[in-house]
Amino acid sequence: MKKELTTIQRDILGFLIDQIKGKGLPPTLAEVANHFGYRNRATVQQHFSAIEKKGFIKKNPKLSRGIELTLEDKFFVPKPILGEVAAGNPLTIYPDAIDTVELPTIARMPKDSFLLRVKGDSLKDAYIFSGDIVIVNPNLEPKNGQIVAAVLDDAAVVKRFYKKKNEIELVSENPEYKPIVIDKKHPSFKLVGIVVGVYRSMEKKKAG
Amino acid sequence: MKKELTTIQRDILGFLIDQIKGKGLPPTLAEVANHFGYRNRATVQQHFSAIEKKGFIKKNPKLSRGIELTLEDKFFVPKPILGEVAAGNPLTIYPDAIDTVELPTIARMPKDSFLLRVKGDSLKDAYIFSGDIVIVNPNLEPKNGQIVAAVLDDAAVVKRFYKKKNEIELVSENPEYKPIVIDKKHPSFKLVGIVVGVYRSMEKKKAG
DNA sequence: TAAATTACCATACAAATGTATGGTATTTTG
DNA sequence: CAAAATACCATACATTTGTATGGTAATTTA
Repeated sequence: MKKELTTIQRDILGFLIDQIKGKGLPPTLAEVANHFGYRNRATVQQHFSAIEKKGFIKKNPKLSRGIELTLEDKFFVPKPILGEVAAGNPLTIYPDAIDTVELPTIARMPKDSFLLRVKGDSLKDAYIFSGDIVIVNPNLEPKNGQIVAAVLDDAAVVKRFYKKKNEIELVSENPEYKPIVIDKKHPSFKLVGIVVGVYRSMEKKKAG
Repeated sequence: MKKELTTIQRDILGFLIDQIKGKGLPPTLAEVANHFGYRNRATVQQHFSAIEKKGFIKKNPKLSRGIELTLEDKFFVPKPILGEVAAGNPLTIYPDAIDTVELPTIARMPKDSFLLRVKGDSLKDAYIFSGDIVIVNPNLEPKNGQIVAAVLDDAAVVKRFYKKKNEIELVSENPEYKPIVIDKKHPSFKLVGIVVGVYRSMEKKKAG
């Protein structure tokens, strides 16, 4: 039922999507006109009308920036979960996101920070369970006893942090897993950040 | 050095977040004013200025709907905690907020939902522990087996919900606590809402 | 070939929007 | 206590914004 867009209409729709995804705000007619070098807004207005007629967008009359996408993936900028972590058996961090949480567009996090989904029960004595999302803040210095996320040999772990003389000890809550001791000069060890919070949605979505 | 928001400022920030989450669009001054019953936009304008001064938002001058959340940096939104709940020994709900928690923006807080701090271990088999914050959505109909918050004789409980013929059963996860059975006509029973999420801050703050 | 669509232009206008300024009353803070 | 902050009000104003209308030219479609 959807008619095809012309080249220009597709370009404009593309700009629309970029703006919504990037800025989180749909552009005004003037902003679009300015971007494409149009001398007036009416041109954009007519393009939007044409695009709407073809079913790709919806105009909310009289509403500033009231252009909605009729496409599927619009309003949520899905936030990538970078990997899954466990304390006992470190899991590989995947180069790309393995999943996403439904993160509203506003919840843009610092570029370095990220979310990890916990797998396994090795943190259960810290009341963190399989399926929980841990929030990692990379901008904090860890103190002894805090739960940190770290990358060790291309794998991620979440454990309690203890700084000693010449080594760092990462301890699981669960006594079944033995502490990991890292020499401070260990090349492939990198402290990622501190786990500042745990979030768990009760919405039905299998915990992995 | 973080300055705290006033109650009204927090409400306005909350509305802002709700709008962005829900509509995908920040509101205009007029829309905020209308929502809160203000007769003019200047009031909202001044509130936004105050909130900006405290670092929670950024105003993009002259830009319509140009209010950005600075929560990338803050990461957390202060939310009032309305009371404390336990499954075993119900605690009183306080008329006003007893505390606030800095809730991560990933934690989806539906409109009108509120927070309760859990006390006691009666929910530990549902992986909810003393000190955890539960997010309660009052706008959903409970289904059997879901964890709900309810008020019974001026006290609040958080338990699993089971609807039966002429009665409602509220069951603790912890078998030490016996189920509460309420006749449907029980006058002082009121279902408050469904627990849609759990959040726990790892920041040093005693868990109760 | 005639008609429709596309792709711009220009101008006009009411309403919406952000902003500025000044005022009053209450509450909080030093 | 005095000063500052808070929480509104009202009015005014320049822009911005969406919309409407009419026009020109090229291209596509029937």
